[in-house]
Amino acid sequence: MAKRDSQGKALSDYPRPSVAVDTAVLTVPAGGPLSVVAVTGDGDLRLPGTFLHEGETLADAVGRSLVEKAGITGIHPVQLHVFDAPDRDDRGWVLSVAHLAPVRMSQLADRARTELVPVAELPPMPFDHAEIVALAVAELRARHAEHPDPFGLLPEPTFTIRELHELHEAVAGHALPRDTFRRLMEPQLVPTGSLARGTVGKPAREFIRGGA
Amino acid sequence: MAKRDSQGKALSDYPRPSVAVDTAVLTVPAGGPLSVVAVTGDGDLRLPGTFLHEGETLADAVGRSLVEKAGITGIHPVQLHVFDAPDRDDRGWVLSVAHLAPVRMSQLADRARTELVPVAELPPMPFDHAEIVALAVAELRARHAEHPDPFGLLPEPTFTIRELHELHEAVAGHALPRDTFRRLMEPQLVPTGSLARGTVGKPAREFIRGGA
DNA sequence: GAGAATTAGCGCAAATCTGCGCGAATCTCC
DNA sequence: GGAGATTCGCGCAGATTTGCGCTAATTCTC
Repeated sequence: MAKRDSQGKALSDYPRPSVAVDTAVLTVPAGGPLSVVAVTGDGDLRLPGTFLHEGETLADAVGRSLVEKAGITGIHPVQLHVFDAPDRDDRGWVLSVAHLAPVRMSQLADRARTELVPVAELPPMPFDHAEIVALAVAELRARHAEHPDPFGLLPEPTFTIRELHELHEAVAGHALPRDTFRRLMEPQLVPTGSLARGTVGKPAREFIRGGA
Repeated sequence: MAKRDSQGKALSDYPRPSVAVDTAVLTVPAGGPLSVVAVTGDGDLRLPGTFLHEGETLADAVGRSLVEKAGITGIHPVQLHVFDAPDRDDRGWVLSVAHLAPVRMSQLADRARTELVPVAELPPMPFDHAEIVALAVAELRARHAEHPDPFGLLPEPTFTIRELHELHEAVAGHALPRDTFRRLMEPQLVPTGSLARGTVGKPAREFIRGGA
């Protein structure tokens, strides 16, 4: 039995918006550019989304929408912004909570249902989806600015500085000075004691994340 | 007439949460510490808040709640985060969109209804209000890190580097090296051509915000 | 096996940033 | 008017960061 206010009304007696989630799923293909996962909607490419169900957190709804619409599992969404223009959706009063969900390529199990679009080459998208992508890219870049692989996007738990550097360059969308990068990141890494094998050139040390 | 889906249902036929706004109103009293505006609730100090009304944006709701509960006008809220735990409010299913609203002291017209609490001395607060304050403080500090007076908190449109420095130190909650600060901020300021008068010591140049 | 190509690690010099302290410019008091 | 206190602006030297290029260590090719 829901509590009632001074006028005998429960919360559900008042007008309330529907709450949707829309997610910019960002990934870095091996050797490729930072890309966003798009799904096909009404003849266009758009971000996966859904409505929040009773008893769910927003992250639960994001997870459900990604499993259902894109076959993506194991995500850890980050809230970006609430889009709240009262007239943004012609079906009625809808708020959309925009999210970022960074994923490894290996988490994209069902590639037939999704399209990988480089964020630098975004096609027209409905609603405020282009803006959501921009917010997501900015957030991903901000988090990569100071810390090594903050979302665990590298394919393996151990990696070389070069591999880390390449990931961060793909995220940034431009070259990063290698020495400055190494000096910033290395103190935040733990050497495994092993060297990379089978690569051309001097074998590089391997690391995992962690450290001072 | 609201649009209907494949099952003949309108959006309002589905369960929907109530959406609330809670606001950390932050200000810097002259010569004082960074402080948050609290209002009296059920025998405690809490942040001002309200429910989103139909046809409103979240910022509209923030503005309404601050006028009604704290007599504060002219605010420009910044969204921080959506608190979405399904059981966070015993009245029913409520999402709360937390906001930051920086204000000048002069905007606090009705001081009888509000309490100014230094953010470093926060009392126990209900719900997630302490966390909202922490998020707001972090956001305010992040925005002050690189740009001069980003929210226009200084009492006057023209100011000296010293005045700006003092504001930024109050926001940061600790001393900031004066030369590094001046070298970072000054290129972002436009000199008015005037010097401060009536102060002890060499008269300082006055500036407004703007510039490369 | 030898040589070429490629890459990693890092010391060093150049570039940039930071803090200090000095002279300049005011206000206050005697 | 002068002395003392205070503050501002900034040049300079010390501290820190950055980029270069060298040697070391591998793979690839003939």
